[in-house]
Amino acid sequence: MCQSQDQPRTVAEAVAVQDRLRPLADLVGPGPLRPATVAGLDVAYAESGDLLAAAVTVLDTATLAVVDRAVSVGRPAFGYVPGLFAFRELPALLAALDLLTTRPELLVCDGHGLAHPRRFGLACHLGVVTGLPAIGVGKTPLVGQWTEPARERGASAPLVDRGETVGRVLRTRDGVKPVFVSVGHRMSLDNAVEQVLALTPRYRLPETTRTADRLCRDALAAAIPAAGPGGAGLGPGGPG
DNA sequence: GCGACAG
DNA sequence: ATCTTGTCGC
Repeated sequence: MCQSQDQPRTVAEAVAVQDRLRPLADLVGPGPLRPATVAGLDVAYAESGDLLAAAVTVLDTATLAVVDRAVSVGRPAFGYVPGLFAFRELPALLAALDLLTTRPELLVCDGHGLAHPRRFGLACHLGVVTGLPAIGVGKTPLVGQWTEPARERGASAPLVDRGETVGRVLRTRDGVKPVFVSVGHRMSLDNAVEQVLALTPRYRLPETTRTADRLCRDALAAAIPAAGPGGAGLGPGGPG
């Protein structure tokens, strides 16, 4: 109910929020965490750009089966500005998290955590706001330099930005483009990498991200008034 | 000053 | 993010 307090309307306000929350992020955690359940979060956008669907899926880490899920449809809460990405998706993601009937032990975010220009990416933000351990898994870099990891799954290289190690470039599949793992909240980088490998037994991206991606895409399609070729989009029993 | 820039 | 044809591989 007080979350609007942290929903800035300008770039300057957004940066101020990040500067205020950044000290609250725990970039180490108490020790190795082996979560029983892990949540994946993702958002899909309508091409019109004024509608989005956020999804959260909770997986059992032992079986990778989905044990809980929730979606929230809404509008982007902020323009797309690299570095301020969280303000765009956070409200919808938090709304979806509130709809879960279980409490996941770790959040796996589609984007970066520490590997951010001000060291406070989406994963840090979500972690601090929810109080849950969180990590970021990005498909492309936002900041930093690295050397190409070996070809084999499990190979990695430090992601370094302005002299600081802010994440790890991790190969999750043999010979496939690596992902960018960074700490969000209450978990170490080594622990985060370990979790990502446990979530990628078959594909490049974590199963959490994949299931959440499918869910938000489906939710978005269901939320858009159908207007496809061959029909007026009124569904069964339409104009007839 | 110029380019780069998570989703 | 979203829009896209074809192509390679299991």
